[in-house]
Amino acid sequence: MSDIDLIIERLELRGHRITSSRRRVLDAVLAQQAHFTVDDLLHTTRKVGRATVFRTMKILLDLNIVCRVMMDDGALHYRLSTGRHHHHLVCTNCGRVEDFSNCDVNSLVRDLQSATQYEIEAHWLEVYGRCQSCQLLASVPESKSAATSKRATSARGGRRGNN
Amino acid sequence: MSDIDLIIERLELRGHRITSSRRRVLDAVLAQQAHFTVDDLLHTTRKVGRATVFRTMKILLDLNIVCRVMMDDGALHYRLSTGRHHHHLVCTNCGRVEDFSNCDVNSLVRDLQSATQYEIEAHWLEVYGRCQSCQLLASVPESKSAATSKRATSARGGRRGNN
DNA sequence: CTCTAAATGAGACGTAGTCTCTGGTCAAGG
DNA sequence: CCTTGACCAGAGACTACGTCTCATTTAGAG
Ligand SMILES: [Mn+2]
Ligand SMILES: [Mn+2]
Ligand SMILES: [Zn+2]
Ligand SMILES: [Zn+2]
Repeated sequence: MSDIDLIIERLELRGHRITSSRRRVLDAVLAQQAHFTVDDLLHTTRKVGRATVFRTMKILLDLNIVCRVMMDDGALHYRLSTGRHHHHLVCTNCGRVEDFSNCDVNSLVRDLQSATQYEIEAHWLEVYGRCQSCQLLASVPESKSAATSKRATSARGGRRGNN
Repeated sequence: MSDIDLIIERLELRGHRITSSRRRVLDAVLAQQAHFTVDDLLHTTRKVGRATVFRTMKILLDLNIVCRVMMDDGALHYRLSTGRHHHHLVCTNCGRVEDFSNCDVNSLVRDLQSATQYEIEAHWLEVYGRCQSCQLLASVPESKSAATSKRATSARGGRRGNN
């Protein structure tokens, strides 16, 4: 049973209908090898409405089939998910993304919980740095290579790392 | 020397001019007791252009005078910052925000660094939960109280806690 | 096959933020 | 005093990302 069939099964279980549009979006998602935006999907899936792609992505997000990565310029990209809880290590130069699961906030959560009396439900952690190949290319600004380095466009937000 | 004078001094040091618009934005920012949006500022500072408010906020962000909080609905709000590295604990019910600094990712960073060979530069961590008063009000959906619980508007994004 | 609830897609709308352009303020220098 | 030039303000167009509305289509249960 292929990936797509498994996902379709899960969609059906949730009572979602398997429409041709959804199938096309799903195909496009599974064809992505790195992270992507809804716009990327729209370019590859002709004939699917924008709203439908957004709606489908929301479902896939609920099912943990995709996750979202906050790029260092503030843009939110989608990415196929392992389904398990994890976080992202994002290269601020080329946009390459590494997952990691050895998330050790549990002790932090315990401390916070007793210090603030909050009932902690979730957390969001993204780490930023330079991947090995981008370090080697030192200051040479690798114009447009590696991973999914589309979007030279200036972009909004920006500035990761909080204070 | 008041807060505002200290900030103005820092702006001047960076070569920014102290204009009446900037002063008005600054006043509005300092008058906020919780987190706020640019739109909130626009409502309180009459006669300052939208672009100018955004431009001023960007400067304040660079100077670590304000920071941004990712609300659990995905909205980015501004908040007066301590200036030091810290993170946010956000109540998913009323929007109250607590800062915390006992951020113990350093060991995680070390592990990641050696495991992935990334040169880690920054991280972003937000924690979500229910504050004490919202726990007491159990399932009673406190319609519109506490902290800065404006914005009943549906909102984008949503879904904190990653996977 | 029939029927209906669910889904689609076009496009309007909302919000956050940037950009462009024109005009203003102000300080330095002649 | 006048010019110059850097910085800045504000209006409004524009972009990105996402939601909503509504008329139409379709999946899939019976
Ligand atoms: Mn974690
Ligand atoms: Mn930290
Ligand atoms: Zn890289
Ligand atoms: Zn609360």
